[in-house]
Amino acid sequence: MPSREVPLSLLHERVNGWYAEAGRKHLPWREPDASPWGVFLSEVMSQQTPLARVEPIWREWMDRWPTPTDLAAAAPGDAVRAWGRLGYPRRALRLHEAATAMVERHGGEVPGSPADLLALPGVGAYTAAAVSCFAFGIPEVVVDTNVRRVLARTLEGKAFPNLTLNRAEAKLAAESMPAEPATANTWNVAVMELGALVCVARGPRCDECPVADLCAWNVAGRPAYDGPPRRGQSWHGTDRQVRGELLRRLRDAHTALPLSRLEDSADDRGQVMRCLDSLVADGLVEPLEGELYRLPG
DNA sequence: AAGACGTGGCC
DNA sequence: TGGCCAAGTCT
Repeated sequence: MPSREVPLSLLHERVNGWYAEAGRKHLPWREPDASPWGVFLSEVMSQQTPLARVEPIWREWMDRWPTPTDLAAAAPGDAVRAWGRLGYPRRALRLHEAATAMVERHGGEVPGSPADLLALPGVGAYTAAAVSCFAFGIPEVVVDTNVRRVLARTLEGKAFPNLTLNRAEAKLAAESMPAEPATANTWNVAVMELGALVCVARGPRCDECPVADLCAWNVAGRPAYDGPPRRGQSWHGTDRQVRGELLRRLRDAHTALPLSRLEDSADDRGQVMRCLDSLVADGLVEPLEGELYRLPG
């Protein structure tokens, strides 16, 4: 059990101390006056998305829909259009659905309990824990890709974590948490930040790392990853690419588009129709009479 | 539980 | 240049 070799209290102290000094302080959802809704929005927008791209869209959404009630009152298509090029646009739809659920079930407020959060569309284990912790000060175990990588390196001496988060890894993350709630809350954001700025996937800056001397991976000479091949994400020619192109056209059009303006979104017309159908099935596109298509009204 | 799901920057 | 990766979720 490598974790036993690393003094956790020292790890906590170093990482939290580093965060206080080097953590990004300008992020708007980290301001003391940030609302739970602002935190919630930031967490969903940040799923699989670099923060630099999130911030401008987050500001637009907060100006336009400052509360769940405001978003719930909008058309879903407005949310999809305002999502712009953030990627994974189903998140915009789910945000709209989540806002509606908050109005119906939680008096228009973001719920604070992990169970209530988990029941919302688009909210999984990570987001539920993150919102509980960052917006409500509940010291849940927050495990994202950054946390997984930092723990794999510091505690397990591995370059990267497993392909999927298993029970042993979840247990390790839970056991690595500080016992004191306030320290645990800082730890959650601090480890993520360390993974995002220093302990990055490629080209980690171990010379800047506050726990380089404690890190099992660094101490072992940073051995190369030797696990099963990590699956890549294909893109060129995939349905994802075609769906993205279709949605881009519909976003930019600001009006319903005839099929003739969509069917050349890819060389293979069959693929275009398949993708259009899937977008309709997902609720991201609404078909109208006469082969017209638009974002959902 | 493996694979789908957007988009763009980086080395 | 192109594969890798990014504060995951859903099926």
